[in-house]
Amino acid sequence: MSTATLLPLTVKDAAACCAPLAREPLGAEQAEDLARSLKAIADPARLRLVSLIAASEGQGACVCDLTDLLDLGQPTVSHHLKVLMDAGFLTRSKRGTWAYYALVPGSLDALSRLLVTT
Amino acid sequence: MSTATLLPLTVKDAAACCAPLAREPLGAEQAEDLARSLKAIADPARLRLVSLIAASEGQGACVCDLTDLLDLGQPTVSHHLKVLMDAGFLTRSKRGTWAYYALVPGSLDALSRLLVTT
DNA sequence: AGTCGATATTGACAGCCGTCGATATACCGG
DNA sequence: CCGGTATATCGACGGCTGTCAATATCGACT
Repeated sequence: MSTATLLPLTVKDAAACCAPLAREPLGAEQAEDLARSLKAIADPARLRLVSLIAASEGQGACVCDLTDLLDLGQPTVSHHLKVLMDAGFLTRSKRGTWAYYALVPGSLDALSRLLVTT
Repeated sequence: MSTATLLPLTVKDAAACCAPLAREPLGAEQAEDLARSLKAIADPARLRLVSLIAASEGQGACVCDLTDLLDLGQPTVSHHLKVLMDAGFLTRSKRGTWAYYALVPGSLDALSRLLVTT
């Protein structure tokens, strides 16, 4: 049953575990893994962050930009970015004082494939 | 900006509102709508319910079956089913004493399309 | 060294959410 | 009409979560 790891549990793990949601009933553990991934993006602020970062591909987006685009304090934005990283949707690369976040390629698509019914 | 309704706010509404997440940054309201839909399925019990119901297409699934498949009390299952209905993923049809739930066709796919980056 | 600017971490707090037990509602068979 | 069965609703409780203010960390520049 998938990786059974204690630590990372990224989107890829959850996506690798099972067939498209509607294909066959998923077990308890698979459901928890998938739910964890979905919970990570099921938040307005985090959806906007992912969206903004995806749209600014090439350079990645630095936290300073994101902070004033959303209407949230800097610690809160930092927190959301961490959640998205831990879930395997984003990567961070520090360049000087700034931190640039980028989408993990295929992470969203992996999730998307699990939901499709066709 | 989509429908701007107060009441139903189904998956279709959220899906109709905007381009695929990664296409262009989404606004605050769109993010809230989409997050509401995602939150509805971002739960282990509800994922299993959707999965079970999807797999039992043809007749739909009655609550009694679902209740002992999941390891949850009947009121809890009923609650989750209501959440999924309000979000527009399921429909209920009472036949006699029993209630049969079925997937709203295309509801999962609508969500899936919003996540895809290709 | 010392300051400043950018980001991360911590601690606290309010509000939401999943779960349950108890109860209500509705339907069927005698 | 009455008991039984299936489902929904209600109220309560514990735990999780999003947010912020305060603080820590780290890098750059002088």
